[in-house]
Amino acid sequence: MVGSARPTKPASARQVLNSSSRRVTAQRTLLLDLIRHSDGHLDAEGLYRLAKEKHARINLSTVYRNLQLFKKLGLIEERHFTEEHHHYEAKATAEHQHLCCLGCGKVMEFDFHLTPNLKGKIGKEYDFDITGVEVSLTGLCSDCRQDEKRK
Amino acid sequence: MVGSARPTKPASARQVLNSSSRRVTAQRTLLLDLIRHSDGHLDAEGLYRLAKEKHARINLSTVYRNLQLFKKLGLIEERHFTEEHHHYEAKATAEHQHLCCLGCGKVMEFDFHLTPNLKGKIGKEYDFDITGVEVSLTGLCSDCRQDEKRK
DNA sequence: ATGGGTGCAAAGACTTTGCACAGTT
DNA sequence: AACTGTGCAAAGTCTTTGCACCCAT
Repeated sequence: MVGSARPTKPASARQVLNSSSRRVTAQRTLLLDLIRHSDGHLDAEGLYRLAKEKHARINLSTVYRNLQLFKKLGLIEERHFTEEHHHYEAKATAEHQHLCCLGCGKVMEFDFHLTPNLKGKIGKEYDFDITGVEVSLTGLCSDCRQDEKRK
Repeated sequence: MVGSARPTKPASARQVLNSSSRRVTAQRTLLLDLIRHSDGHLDAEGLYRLAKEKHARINLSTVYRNLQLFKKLGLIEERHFTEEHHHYEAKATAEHQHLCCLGCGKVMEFDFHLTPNLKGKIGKEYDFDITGVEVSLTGLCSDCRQDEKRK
């Protein structure tokens, strides 16, 4: 697992669901599709709103239930910013690194090659099978720094 | 309420509170003290329970209100693991790096010198004043891997 | 004494759960 | 036909807020 460079094309939702003897419902394929085509910063409510456009009768609890299921099946990942609620994104090919402004709450992704051996080294040292890497930097963006001064 | 004599060195807390013209109350010094002497993985409820041992009439909302205040004043940091609620720890001199097992939920700290220039580089590139660095690795510890196999 | 802080209770936001029916296998 | 998944509503958990009294300044 540590050695595999990058996962091949993500398994189809149908495959994963089938292989765990889950039923393939319209709601599940829709939700997975939305998550995969999103920018990765979607929360439960946002996903629900999008889903309703395509499937008016879908229920929020269905969204939550399936988010949990997808997470358990490894189809998506849950992200925790400095905010209130969780965000979800399709399991990605690379780890994600976020930069979050404490002033205005905007979240950006940045890229920094810090983990060539982080995973391997730490995994080995602590005997962990590391599946997720989350790097969050928090601070103030330039706009918000201006605002601070103005006060 | 809580003694007027405080042998510890909350001087800086007192200073920070004073310098932002906040009042130094028994609740605040107690809470800050508890956070500082905790292992850093304390949540609001846990802090409340501890606080009640020393100050029976303290209220949960006071805990939440002050947690927010301390965060705003930069006295503590909020951490987000893969769990439900937030954890708090006294602002440290170095950034923290957590390793969290998705199986049993245990959280360990590890040390890896990855950020000598991460802060500087990213901060410069995005014009951010970076105040917090959070690195979370998630995965399965060896115990939980055993359990997985057994299923 | 004055105005911010606290306790209390109630509301709010986000998430989970019980149940009967619908839809997949 | 069997049984999982869904919609709905109600409950649960974590957190915030309004208000009257208290207390640090």
